[in-house]
Amino acid sequence: MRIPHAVIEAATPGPEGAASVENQPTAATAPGARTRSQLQRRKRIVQAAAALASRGGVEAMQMRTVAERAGVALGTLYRYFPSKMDLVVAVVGEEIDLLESSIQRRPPSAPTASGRAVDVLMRATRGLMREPELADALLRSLIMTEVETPFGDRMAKLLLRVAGEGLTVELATEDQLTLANSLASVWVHELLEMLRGLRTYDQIQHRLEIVSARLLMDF
Amino acid sequence: MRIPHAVIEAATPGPEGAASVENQPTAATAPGARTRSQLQRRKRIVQAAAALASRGGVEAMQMRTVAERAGVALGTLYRYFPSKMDLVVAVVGEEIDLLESSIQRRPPSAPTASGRAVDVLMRATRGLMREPELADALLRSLIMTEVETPFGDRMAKLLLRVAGEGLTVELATEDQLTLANSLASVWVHELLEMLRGLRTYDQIQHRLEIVSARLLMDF
DNA sequence: ACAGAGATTAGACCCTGTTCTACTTTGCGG
DNA sequence: CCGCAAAGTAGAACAGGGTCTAATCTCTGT
Repeated sequence: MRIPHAVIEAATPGPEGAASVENQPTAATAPGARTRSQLQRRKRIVQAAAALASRGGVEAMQMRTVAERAGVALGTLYRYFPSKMDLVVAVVGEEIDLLESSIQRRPPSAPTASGRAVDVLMRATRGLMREPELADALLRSLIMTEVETPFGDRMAKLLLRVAGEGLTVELATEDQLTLANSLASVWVHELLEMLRGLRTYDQIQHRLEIVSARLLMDF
Repeated sequence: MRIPHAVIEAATPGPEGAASVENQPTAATAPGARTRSQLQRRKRIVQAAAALASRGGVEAMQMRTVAERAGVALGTLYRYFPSKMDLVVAVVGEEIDLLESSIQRRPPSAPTASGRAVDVLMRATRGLMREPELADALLRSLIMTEVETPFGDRMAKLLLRVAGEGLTVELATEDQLTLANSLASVWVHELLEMLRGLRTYDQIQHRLEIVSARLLMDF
C-alpha cells in the first residue's frame, strides 16, 4: 500500500503525485487522457466498484472482480487506480458530490450554526446508511488513506459553509477550520461506531448535537 | 478479517467472543491457559510484534516473521491471535498501559480540565511519536478494529479521569462521556494527520487546546 | 494509408494474511 | 507409568492485492 508515512518526509508532490479524489479531469494517473472512452472507462470502473462494495463491503470489491465487471483488464484498472485505496477514494468522491448537490438543492434550515451542521451530518449519515457495507468500506478505507482532498476535509468545508451562512474556507479563521474539521472527525468516528452496531441513529444525532453545540457555539 | 459489520447484527457475545485487548489473563482464544509458558509465549509474541512494527510499520510486522522471531509456529501465533489485527490490538494495549502508569506517576497539573486533558493527550502523543512507524501502524489498525476495550474508549476514560479530578466513568454523565470520547477521536485524527506529515507537534497542541477548551468547558 | 507512441489486454507471477493437515509434545488424571 | 486431549510444530495450500510481460489496439500526425 505504501503511504508516505512518518513525521519526517513531506508528501512528495512530484510529477506522479498521490491518489486524488478529483472527479472530472483525467484518470488517477493516466497522463494525458484522450478523454472520451477513457472517462467512460473510468466511470464504468467506479460504478462497478461501488456496486460490488454496496453489497459485501470492501472484501466483495475485489480488484479482479471490479476489472471484470467493468470490462477492463486488471492492468488497466491498476493504471487508472494504482491501488484499491485509490479506487475507494474515487467511489467516496462520488458520494460526497451527491451530498453536496443534495445540500445545494435543499439547504439546511435550522436557525443555529450547530443545528445546520448537525442537519448536514445526519443527512450524510442517512445517505451512507442506505448502503451500510459500502459506507463501512469507504469510511474505513478513507481513514486509512485521506490523501489529497480527504473526506474529512471536504466535510469540514461543507460544514463551514452551512454553519456560518455564506462562510467560505477563505473567510474562515484558522480556528474555525479546526473546529469544523474536528466536528467532521467526530462524525466519522460516530459513524464507524454505528456501523459496528455500537450506536443507533438517534444516539448519533444526540451526540452530534452535543458536540456540535460546543464546537460551533459562536459561528 | 471479518468484522461484525452492519447496523443490523449486534456483536455476537458468543462463547468465542471477538478480539480482546485484555492483558493479564488467557491468550486471545486459548480456552484454558495452563498459564506459565503460555503467558510467556504470548509475551514473546507481542514483543516480537512490537519490535518489528516499531521499525517498518505494519508491513514489517509480518505474521511469519513475528512467529519466527517469537520462536513459535505460525499456527501457534494464530491460535493466540486469530488475526493480525488482534495482534496489533494487543500491542496497543501495552502502550496504553504504559501511558496510564505514566499518568499515575506524574498526574497532569494544569488548573483547568481542558488543560489537563491536553496535557495527557500531548504526553501520549510524544510517547507515540518515539516510534512513528509503530504509532501509525497501531492507530490505523485500531481505527479499523476497535473491538472490545477500544483505544478511543480507554483514552476517553483516561481523559475523563484527569479532566474532572476524581471523576470516574461511573460518576460521569452520558454527555460527559460523549464529550471525552469525542475529544479522543479528534486526537486520534490529529495524530494520524501528524503521522502523515500534515501537522506539526505544535499545531496538534494548539488544535487540541481549542477543541478541548470547548468540549470540556464545564468539567 | 502508415509509423510510432501510448493504451489495453490476457495471464503468469509474487507476496503476505490466513487456513489446513499430519504429526509430535506436553501435562495431567487414573 | 499410561493414555489422551489440548497445544504446538512444520509446512503445504489458498486467497486476494499488486506487479510484470508480451502481444495487440488505437490514436495522431504526416
